Amino acid sequence: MGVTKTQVFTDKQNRIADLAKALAHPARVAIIQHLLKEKSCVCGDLVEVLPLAQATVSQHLKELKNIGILHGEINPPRVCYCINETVWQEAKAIFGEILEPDVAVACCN
Amino acid sequence: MGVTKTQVFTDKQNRIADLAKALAHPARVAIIQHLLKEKSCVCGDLVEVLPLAQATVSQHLKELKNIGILHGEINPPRVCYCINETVWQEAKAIFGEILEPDVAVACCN
DNA sequence: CGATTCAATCGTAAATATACGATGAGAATT
DNA sequence: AATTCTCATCGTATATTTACGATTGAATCG
Repeated sequence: MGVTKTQVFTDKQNRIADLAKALAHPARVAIIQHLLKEKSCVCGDLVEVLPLAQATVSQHLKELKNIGILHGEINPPRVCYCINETVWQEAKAIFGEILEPDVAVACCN
Repeated sequence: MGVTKTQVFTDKQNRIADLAKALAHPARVAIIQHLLKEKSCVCGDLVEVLPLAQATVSQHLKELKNIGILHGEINPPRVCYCINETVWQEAKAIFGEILEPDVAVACCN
């Protein structure tokens, strides 16, 4: 995208944005859903499950790793991906916190 | 970004991705937080609160409107923005659903 | 009516994202 | 040692994002 002036926002706002980015693409949503379902950490399977090229899947996995939601263990000749429980809890907490407030108050009155 | 082959994913996966995009930029996070705090629907204030140009803020507001999270009411000479309660509940439900499962199972064993 | 105010939109530059084919690295198998 | 398998990375084309200044549109105020 453009530049995103991260410096001018709080660490928390930036972290929320990063965690949201993990879910901000349907392919990454699909990856996460798959990993949640198959508790065992599949990986090459993802390429078969997703209608995307292997390079593209690998790229999405890399992003999710960078955000911290996933980590991969080399288990030759395969690589095992799984959800990072710590970061998963963080996401749960952070999204819960921001989504919690009710907006029942009518506005523009 | 690139193209995003939305056709090959489910409607739900695409909707999750769209709702996540609302939170996938710190400026939009800040906008939403501000609207949650000031239950009254401020608007021009956002430009003062955010360290961004008016055109940029307007652009983020447009995106949030497109996703459905916000709607604006013209109230000359100002425009009142507020969170769309229906979509807010949808976001709550959809994120709650995907984040709910525990990942306590160790992986790559 | 003219000036002012608020917000949307236009036009644009630069950075980033998405996707894919091709290639490379590492390990096991033949 | 050569082949095969799995996955990461490179290179690249294209689209989208982000950001801003400038302009426009609508409406109030003097």
